[in-house]
Amino acid sequence: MPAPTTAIQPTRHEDFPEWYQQVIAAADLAENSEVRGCMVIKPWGFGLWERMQQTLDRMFKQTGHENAYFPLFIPLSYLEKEAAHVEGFAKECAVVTHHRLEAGPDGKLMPAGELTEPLVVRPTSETIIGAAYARWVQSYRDLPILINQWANVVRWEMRPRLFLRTAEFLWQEGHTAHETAAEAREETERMLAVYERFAREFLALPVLTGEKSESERFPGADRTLCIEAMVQDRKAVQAGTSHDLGQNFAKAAGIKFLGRDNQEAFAYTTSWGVSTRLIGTLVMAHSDDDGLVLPPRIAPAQVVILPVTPKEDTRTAVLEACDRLAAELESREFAGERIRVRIDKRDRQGGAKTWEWIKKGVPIRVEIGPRDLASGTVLTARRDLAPKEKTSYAATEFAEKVPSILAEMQENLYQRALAFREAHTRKIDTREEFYAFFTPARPDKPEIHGGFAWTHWCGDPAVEEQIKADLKVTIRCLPFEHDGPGTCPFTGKPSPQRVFWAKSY
RNA sequence: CGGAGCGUAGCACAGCUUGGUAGUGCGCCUGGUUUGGGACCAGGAGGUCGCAGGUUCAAAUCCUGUCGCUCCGACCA
Repeated sequence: MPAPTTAIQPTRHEDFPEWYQQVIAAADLAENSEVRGCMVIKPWGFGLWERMQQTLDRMFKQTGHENAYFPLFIPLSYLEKEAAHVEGFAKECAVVTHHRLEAGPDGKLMPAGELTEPLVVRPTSETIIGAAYARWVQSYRDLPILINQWANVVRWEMRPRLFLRTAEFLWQEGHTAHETAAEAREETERMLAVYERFAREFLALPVLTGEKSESERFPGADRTLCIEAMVQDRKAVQAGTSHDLGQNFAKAAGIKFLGRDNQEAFAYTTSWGVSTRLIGTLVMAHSDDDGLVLPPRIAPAQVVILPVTPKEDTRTAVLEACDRLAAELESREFAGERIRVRIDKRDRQGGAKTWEWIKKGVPIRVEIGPRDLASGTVLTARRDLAPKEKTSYAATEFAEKVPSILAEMQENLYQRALAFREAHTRKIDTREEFYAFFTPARPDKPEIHGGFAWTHWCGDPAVEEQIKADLKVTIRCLPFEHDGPGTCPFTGKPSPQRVFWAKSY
């Protein structure tokens, strides 16, 4: 079989959705399971999630939050308490109705022992956490409550996609309760800023920050803030959300307290979350036609050392040199953390191992063989350069340089993603240009097209609805930063600000 | 829930039109030769052809039903 020109086929340009799935398979991140919509997250994929968890968890603690854990099952009646919330989630709930299995007449197991009240597998935990907070809060002195939980949730999605939309997914959900509306608002904005910083500094992802329009708002929220990323097919991914729930859930759950004025009042609550969808976003944003590309700060391993052991008599010496280099690197820091190193000692063909690590997206590869032992050098390669492009360093010099190489790669990835987004973001002021921007040249097999349109909008939901029906384009957010009022090109009415429109996942 | 396609070895697929011993490539195992640009040679293991019924001397192949998956829609903080 002739060696393919790229490790991943098809390429991004040939078939983006298929490329995405191939990258996940080639990088060994995850696979579909026997249960539709559910995925098995493999060690390399889970390693990414662990890195995200560790980092975000630290940031949550720094902003005053603690972790706790609430039940997987929610009494059906809880979900009914908030009207908009039911409507938003009712169509995608897994429901538990029985608690036992019995052998039927044909010997097959049948559900038995019907529950008096069906239980919903949490699609999100506002209601059950709200019920707990209602028990915990009596006085303004009990506030604020600042809690986060790391959990799995289930939403029975019609069309799942690995990481981006799965029936079960892992996430964190922060739930806070406050004395005043202003505090809740501040909390919502503070956590969105945490997400923005995490995306930028760790995932090398530039994200838009802003507010959702009413039609895209979280069911039951007064205000939904979001970060939105652009990925390489120019679509938008909602990468994180932060909701100001006002008093809606407090009233539904009965979170009330006696205030400083000796009056009973309802608390103001917020919720905010990011999920394993971030992994899908990361893949779609940075990877190339040779597989995954990982920003160093989130990579489970930042350097992989590949021993080259062609001859038995030098094998031990080579492996020892690899151990020494690993120890040397691990004693150094990049971005405030010890450098993460792996040595791949598996009994496999060298070229095959190299390509495996390219596909897994490890930032730096190092080969050490007998020739290096003789000359005191190492042969290195970077994931952001061509696979064959290799640089030889003196071993000691290399170890010193690794932190700056990683820093440079991290920055390059961010700048590349930012340049990509800017190249595909357009200020549009006419309906014609807007429609042309989002219409592919080949409707039968649409090429990668469009991007973010920065366009005025009068605020009428009917306009959103029409555009969604015509083009499958929605408002991604009303950005915090904008250039002031103007005219809506769809209605001719005044518009308070430009908003971002895009096709989305 | 509608439209299209697909279910054959761990993976990717051929074989089906015209019924007749279950195939190919990759991967896996063993031995040898190799190894800094995805190795090569030889031998080997691995299958209730999604499931159920029907036609037939004989079904992966034809017929009926059924289940599942993928893609496109509908749906989706």
